Amino acid sequence: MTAAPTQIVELRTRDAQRTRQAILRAAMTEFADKGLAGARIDAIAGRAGINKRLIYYYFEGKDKLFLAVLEQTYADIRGAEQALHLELDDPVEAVRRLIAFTWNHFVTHPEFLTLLNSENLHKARHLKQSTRIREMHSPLVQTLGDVLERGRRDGLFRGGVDPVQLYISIASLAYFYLCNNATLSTTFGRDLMAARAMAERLSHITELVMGYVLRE
Amino acid sequence: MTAAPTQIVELRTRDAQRTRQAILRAAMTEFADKGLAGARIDAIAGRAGINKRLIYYYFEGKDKLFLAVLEQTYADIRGAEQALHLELDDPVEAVRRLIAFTWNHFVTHPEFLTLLNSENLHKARHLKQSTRIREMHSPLVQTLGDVLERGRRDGLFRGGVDPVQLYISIASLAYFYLCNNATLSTTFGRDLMAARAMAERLSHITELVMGYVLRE
Amino acid sequence: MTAAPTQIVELRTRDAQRTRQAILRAAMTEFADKGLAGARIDAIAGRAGINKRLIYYYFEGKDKLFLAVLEQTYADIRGAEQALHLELDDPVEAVRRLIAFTWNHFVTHPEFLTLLNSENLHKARHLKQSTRIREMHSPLVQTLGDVLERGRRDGLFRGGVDPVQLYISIASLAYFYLCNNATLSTTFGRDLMAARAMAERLSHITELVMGYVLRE
Amino acid sequence: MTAAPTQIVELRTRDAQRTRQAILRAAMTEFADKGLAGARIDAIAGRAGINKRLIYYYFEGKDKLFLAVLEQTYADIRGAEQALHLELDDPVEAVRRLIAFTWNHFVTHPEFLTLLNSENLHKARHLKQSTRIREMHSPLVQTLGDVLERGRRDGLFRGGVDPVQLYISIASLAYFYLCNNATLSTTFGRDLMAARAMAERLSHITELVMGYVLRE
DNA sequence: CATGAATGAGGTTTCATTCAT
DNA sequence: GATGAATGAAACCTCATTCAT
Repeated sequence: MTAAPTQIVELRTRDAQRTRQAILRAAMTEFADKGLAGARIDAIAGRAGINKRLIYYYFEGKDKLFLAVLEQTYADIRGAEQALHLELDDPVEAVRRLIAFTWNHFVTHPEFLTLLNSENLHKARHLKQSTRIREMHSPLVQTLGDVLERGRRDGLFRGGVDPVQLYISIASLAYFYLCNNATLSTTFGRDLMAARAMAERLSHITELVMGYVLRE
Repeated sequence: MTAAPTQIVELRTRDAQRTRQAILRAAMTEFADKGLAGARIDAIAGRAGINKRLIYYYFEGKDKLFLAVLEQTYADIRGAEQALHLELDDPVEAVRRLIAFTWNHFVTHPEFLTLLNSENLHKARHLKQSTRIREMHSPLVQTLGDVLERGRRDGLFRGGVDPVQLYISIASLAYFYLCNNATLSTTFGRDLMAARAMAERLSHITELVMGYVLRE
Repeated sequence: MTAAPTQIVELRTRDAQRTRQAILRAAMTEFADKGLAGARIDAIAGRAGINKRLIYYYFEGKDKLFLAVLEQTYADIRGAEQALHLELDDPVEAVRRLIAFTWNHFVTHPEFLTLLNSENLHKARHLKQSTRIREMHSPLVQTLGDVLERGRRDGLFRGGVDPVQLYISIASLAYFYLCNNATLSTTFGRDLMAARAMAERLSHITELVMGYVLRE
Repeated sequence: MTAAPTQIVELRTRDAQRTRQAILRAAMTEFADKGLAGARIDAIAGRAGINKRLIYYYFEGKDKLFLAVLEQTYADIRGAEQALHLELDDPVEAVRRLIAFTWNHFVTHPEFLTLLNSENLHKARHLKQSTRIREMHSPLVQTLGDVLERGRRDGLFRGGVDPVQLYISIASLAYFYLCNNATLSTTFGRDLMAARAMAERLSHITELVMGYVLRE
């Protein structure tokens, strides 16, 4: 008899979590699709299959919801990066894997790209209010720094490479191509999303970065 | 005596042109600042110092205006690129100058970056309706292709470099850093817009690209 | 105790229905008064005593609202016609009652006339999208056809009278007089809405139509 | 030498008349097509192939222009009616010709119908300001009255027929069918504008009216 | 006689958000 | 935990009309 209320609470909690997740997922799609200003609360509610009012119940409003989406998205990529355990690889392999991972993650998570654009359009207004974001990034810089240092000590890598600078370059080369694909394909009159073009891009990026990192 | 009517025509024309330009400039700023969905027609009229109705008189509506801004912006960068006359330089110098130009243009025309983002958010919907855009880009590809070929013939450059791929990479490395500066600065906890950081970025990009292009 | 939730549901429903009805009534007046293009959403909201936004909540926009009004108006007249139960009358009486009913309905529902005009100005654009309209009209044609046939079999009516043709004539004779009353009164310099003129018109119409329908 | 200025003035005057007529024709079409509220000054200028400002030069504004169109349209039909010279026909033929003429005029001048609707929607507001309108109608009433009286004296027509009442009925039977054709065709599911249907309608109207007018 | 440029008022519609249950 | 009804502010756009030449 005493189990019942507990179970109800659990169910409620579970439902609550499910609803929260549904909203979050729907919001991610909508924000990625339309940008912050273009996204519609109604559309998010529709996509999530819930009543609009619930969005205000779980998140406080559009901006807070946007931040929640951003944090989630960042957590996903940083988490996946840590799961690579680059610190266990030999340096050359580690950098190659980071490049491939970044490219693949961007390819499979296109929403990340446009969410970043939106947030930058707003000058990181939301992100600046986040306490969790900064600490998510130090492991990445730390790990990549260690890899570069190990490579240098092994006589494989050039010295003086800033891990942040390098990471930004790796991201850049994937990001711009994927995110601006529509205008690039239009202006250059090529289908840059074709499987072949994609494969070429990844090897181009890899050559470019490895050519820089590797000594001579 | 015969000059009078001519002048009248000129004045008229000049006023109309001036108004058009004022609108275009104001729109560029507003669109770059807020994105397409976030931009406000009222704000554009305010910035341009004209009556809102005139925007509809000269351009047909928000979307057409956005396209006009995009075309103008593309025309600016492609025009400036042609003015570099890379075809007259020796190949190494030509690539270096293209890198520096691209970086500087992006630095001094930050609106270009966000306008591109907006257009990509809309899957190049506007650009696809433009007839002028495609032909703006062939000279760039042509010239860069020639430079790479000359470099290869001189035994300086590696062969098989696709000019489109390379141009995209040059743009990528500048674009991502500048355009996503707000989130990058926040997540990595560094001021990436500081003069010193900027200079370092440019030399990093140059090294990366030249290291790839140059043989050995 | 179980009644409570039911009542809540009823109240909710009733409120929504009441609001819908209020909008519909207000829209009918406004559209009839000003035509589709001349009608103002603000005015409708004002007349209905509700927030303008609700019009878009319940109906999707001006055109959909106009269609809803049209359907309602048609439903009213066709419903009232069926309530006459002409099929129970003897044929002569049935036609007389249809004439009188039509005249009276038009007199007491002047909005019907102008709504029809508006819809015809738009070439029945709205009505064509309605699924309910067509089926509303078959009973009328059916019933009138039966009346005419019964009259013919009884040797009272002439044969070969098309019920649609006849109904159109009955409506015509009432419609034009009432609906174009303003210009007719002005051009002919008579007050056609005076009680006496109205009575004369009805008997004129009746004579005209009965003279045609009755044999000899 | 003295002829020149005169000629110029004449040309100007002729051009002015031509421009006026062009505006009037364009306005007639536009008003008939869209109604008063739906008509656009821009569209009228476009149709007339003239600068919008000229409309204000020749007519004072939208309402005055509408009145001018109305007067022109009425003048056309009343003029054509007088050209029939019904007073010269034998009474039966005269009524038949009036019916046919009315039907044909409405068929060939559908703009007249919708213009009347518009004016009635506005409760003859414009027409009431016209001085010419009333006097245009007396000849019609006079002539029809004479025809009916002659027919009565000849023992052909029933007595006590009000010419205004009869004229209204003739107009009604044609007007409603033609003007509300779109909704009637839709609701009754028939193409009432088909050649055959049109011919049937005219004979139906003729039978109806003649059956009423002729004695026994 | 004719015109391109300009305007202010007001129109329809949209949207994030809150109320009341 | 969930919902349908309601709202005010503001968005885009339209329109008849006037200005300046």
